[in-house]
Amino acid sequence: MGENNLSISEKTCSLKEVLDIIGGKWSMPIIYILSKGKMRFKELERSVEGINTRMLVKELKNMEVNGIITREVFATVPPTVEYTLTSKGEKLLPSIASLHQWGQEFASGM
Amino acid sequence: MGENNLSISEKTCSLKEVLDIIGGKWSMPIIYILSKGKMRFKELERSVEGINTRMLVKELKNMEVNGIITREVFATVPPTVEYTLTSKGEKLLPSIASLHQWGQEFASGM
DNA sequence: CCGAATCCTAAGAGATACTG
DNA sequence: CAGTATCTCTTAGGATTCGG
Repeated sequence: MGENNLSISEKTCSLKEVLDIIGGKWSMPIIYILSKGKMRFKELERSVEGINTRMLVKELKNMEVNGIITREVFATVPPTVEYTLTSKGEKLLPSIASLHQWGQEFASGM
Repeated sequence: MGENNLSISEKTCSLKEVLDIIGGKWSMPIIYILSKGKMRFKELERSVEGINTRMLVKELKNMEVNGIITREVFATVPPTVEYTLTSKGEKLLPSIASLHQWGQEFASGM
């Protein structure tokens, strides 16, 4: 308890519930970066600026549970784990890109 | 100190910075509701399900500082204060609606 | 390399009473 | 009505260590 990630699997999913899933500090940045394609854990850790191991693990797990990403393990030495956006996850990209875009306009005075 | 809201006014605005502004628990829900038009404080408090006075005040202040909403005071008795989305705020609506939409698909099995 | 396990605290969030 | 002012309390998030 205390550190559990919640998965919402049924019923309607309001905006608030969507935000419960991907409204955290790191979900959207991660999704955004994963839009460029499959990535390994360490790559992600380097790409998502400012994140630390714990947070990355947590968010990835959360997103996997919620069907936003896929986790593939390869029995190599050293181990390889790749994360990919599911089609459900990809469907979030327009929203996120749009938010990012808004940030750009925002910056340029407006 | 400790309860200050930050305003990002210049330079580029990354996704992460956008989320610093509207990534909180209540911002997007409030914006979403304000999309229906001008609203008074009490109306908002009733409309944004689950929010309380303190949070609403905080978020509204934040959004005003960041140019997302406008606050208009009328010297009536009892006092009237109306909140409206600015055009900058309105530009967030597609993203938010899109997230909401995603939640709907998400709910229906996908 | 991947990630689990700890430990810790700053901030977010909630409830409620009160004032102009 | 539209907020302040307090007082708690939870938890998201951060730093770091350790193990397969």
